Amino acid sequence: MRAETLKGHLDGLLLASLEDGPRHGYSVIEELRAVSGGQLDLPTGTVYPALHRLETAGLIQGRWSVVAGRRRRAYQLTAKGRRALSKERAAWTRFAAVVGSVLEGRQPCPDPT
Amino acid sequence: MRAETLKGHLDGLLLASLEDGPRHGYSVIEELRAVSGGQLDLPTGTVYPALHRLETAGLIQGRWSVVAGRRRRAYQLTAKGRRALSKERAAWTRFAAVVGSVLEGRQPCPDPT
DNA sequence: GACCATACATAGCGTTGCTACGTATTGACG
DNA sequence: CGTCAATACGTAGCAACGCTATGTATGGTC
Repeated sequence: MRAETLKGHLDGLLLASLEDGPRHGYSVIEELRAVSGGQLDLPTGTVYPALHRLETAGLIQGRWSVVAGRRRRAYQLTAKGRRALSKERAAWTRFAAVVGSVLEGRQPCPDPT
Repeated sequence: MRAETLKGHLDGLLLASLEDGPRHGYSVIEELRAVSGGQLDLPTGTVYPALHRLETAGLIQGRWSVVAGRRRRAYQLTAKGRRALSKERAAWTRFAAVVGSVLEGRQPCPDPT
């Protein structure tokens, strides 16, 4: 997966990975790698600053803990974060349809709405 | 369409709009607006520099002409540009599948490969 | 003791697209 | 004839974003 491809869509991925419950940064990376079949292997230098950004923006909330002698910061979606995720999803659907229609000459997946 | 959403995918769109024959910048903008149903309305400050970039990279080649008293620069895909477009398409398919699977919990469009 | 996996963090950089502006011609409208 | 919209090109400067490289520290394994 080329680097810059992700631009503008990272936040959505991070929020989505937190949807089913709190996770810490390292775990988010592993989760995304797993669900993408290894195609998405985000560097820590991408994820940690992004999580800080999302927290500052009030979309997630972090809490320190210590597990097996290692400190962790587990993040949880806020109500605002959930709304943002839902917007990201909608934006992605539109975006994918538009780019798909240009690149592939068709609607990638007909939008049921 | 939010601004930054496009990052990293603009080149593919521009190359695709030149696939069916030469076009000048203004015409590329109109074409993309048309095929996207008005959702994609690229500012000239985005398109012209991008076309220059693509030309410098050898993916397209421009030629000046004058039509109805107005100067135009019509761009045409080079062989290298065609190869790049095909790579962009493949990259898009992979990318859309990955993001789709994370955001929507499924493969948006199963990849036939 | 060395090394890898786990877990966090930041500085600095390059790319990218946008905003805002500027130039020039043609044609329509009053 | 003056004004304005559409056509058509261009650039400077900016802000956002994600990556690379690097650093710290612990626990488990060999």
